[in-house]
Amino acid sequence: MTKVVSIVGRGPAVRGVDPWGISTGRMKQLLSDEERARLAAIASIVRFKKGAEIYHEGDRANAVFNIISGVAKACKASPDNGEHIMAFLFPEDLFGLSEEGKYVNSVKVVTPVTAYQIPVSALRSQLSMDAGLEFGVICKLSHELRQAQRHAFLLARRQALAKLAMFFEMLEQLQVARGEGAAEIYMPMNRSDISEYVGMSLEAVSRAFRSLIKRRIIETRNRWHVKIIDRDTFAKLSAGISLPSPANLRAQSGGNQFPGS
Amino acid sequence: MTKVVSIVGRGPAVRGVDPWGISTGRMKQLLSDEERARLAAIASIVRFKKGAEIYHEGDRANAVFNIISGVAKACKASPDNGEHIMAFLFPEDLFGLSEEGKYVNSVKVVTPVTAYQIPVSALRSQLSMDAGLEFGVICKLSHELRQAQRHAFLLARRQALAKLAMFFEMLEQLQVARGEGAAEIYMPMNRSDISEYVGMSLEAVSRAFRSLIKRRIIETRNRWHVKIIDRDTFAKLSAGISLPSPANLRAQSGGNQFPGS
DNA sequence: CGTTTAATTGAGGAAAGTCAAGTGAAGTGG
DNA sequence: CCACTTCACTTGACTTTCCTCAATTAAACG
Repeated sequence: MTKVVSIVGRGPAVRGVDPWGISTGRMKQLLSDEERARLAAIASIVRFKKGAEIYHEGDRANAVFNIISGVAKACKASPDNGEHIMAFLFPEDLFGLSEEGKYVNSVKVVTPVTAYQIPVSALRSQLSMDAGLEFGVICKLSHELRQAQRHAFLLARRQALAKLAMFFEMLEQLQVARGEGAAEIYMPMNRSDISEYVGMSLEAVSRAFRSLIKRRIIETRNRWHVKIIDRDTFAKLSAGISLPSPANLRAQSGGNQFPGS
Repeated sequence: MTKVVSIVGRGPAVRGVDPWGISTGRMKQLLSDEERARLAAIASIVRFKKGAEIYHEGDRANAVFNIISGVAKACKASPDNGEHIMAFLFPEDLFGLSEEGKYVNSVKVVTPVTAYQIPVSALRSQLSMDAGLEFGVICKLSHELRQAQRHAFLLARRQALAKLAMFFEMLEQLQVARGEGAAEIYMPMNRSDISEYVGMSLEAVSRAFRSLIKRRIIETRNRWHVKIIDRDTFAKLSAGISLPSPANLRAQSGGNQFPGS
């Protein structure tokens, strides 16, 4: 696969969909080769190792970043539950938006990250000269807005299983959109990160995982890889239909639901 | 006050902040008079009465809207809890983004709405010709993205009182940003709408309201107007510090907390 | 191979959800 | 203008779910 190489070679890449287009469902590269080259000229490549903090909430926002490889998380300190994760950031994602010149959240590394760092001043002048670039940013922002709304929708769910199912669904969609195939869902983040993203306790996440496994809805190859093996039930779950209580679980594969009868 | 009149007269208005600017905290008009006039030329004015549905999730997205007056809500059907409200839409807000040519949510009227209706095709050609307009859209989208993230943050809260406090805070900030003053918070939506926005049951919202009133943190002039009378405690709440249990409530104003001693 | 970190499991309690009834306010028609 | 209907909100009793705390097991790392 030469995918990553080609991304690195050509300059910043931003994937998304035209919010007004009638198009394909598949996300596509929003910047032309020329635009990417121009951005590359004003960008530098930076590397962050696992656990590093790329920037902190409230820092002066001097640059925006475009991930080449690796995964990061955008988070905000929460008095309630330690830390709230607003989004996971994958290759070709953009981050570093600010409010009044200050970053609105912290970004921390989940998996070693390589990224383009683009100074805002240079980006701004580039933007004002290139309508296509501006349009690319519009598409990307719409996409992130919808993503944030989906996240809010997830958080409004009351059932742990439904939350987790929807979380998998989101990861899977992003993965497919990145063109990485959907046979298995890759989860670079740990249970704690997941719990902070879905708004439950770490223990509740663990129990929900186990419950899904016991019900044979998902399978885990290892900590970082899940596979959905019962699409139907999974779909019901993420659509909000609550499953029968765990009491019936032993009678699982077609067995008598009333063992006493 | 000639505010509303001036908005109506000049064409579509979009308020927000430059996501990279160092600016003032106050939102400002993002479009020039000229841009507004050009948009007005391609827009028509539409009116919707209370309870109407402006468009439905999944409809072909032929137009975007810009509210002149009134309040609407963007919502999505949720199997879990009837309906999920993603955002309340106020004057100068923009709505009608789509995915693959279809609206991603429904928009319903809360308070009679007057709005500009702008055909997407015309908007697109306008956008490609006007970098300033594109930049305005970028600013607005960033603003909405942050708003959606705040909403997600709210939904991740576990305590009903904290959720409600944060809800008031968001309403208040928007109100101030619109230049309407903050003496009292105006809530055009009913308790049910609030419950669907903050992700709790209607009853829980009602109880939280009562609790805040009993604790003398807020006062309600009527159904639609709240006033925060204990800013300190309110701030603690929305910062996530949980309040003493209601048992101590009678001993409220400096009384002995241990009546038995 | 031991140490550290991450994940799981259990028991008990608190918070919010649900169901059902009651109160109050707004709007309608006589 | 007032009785009446309706809708919105409130309150209570009970149940469910998840959170908290604490202990245990499993996996990564040097």
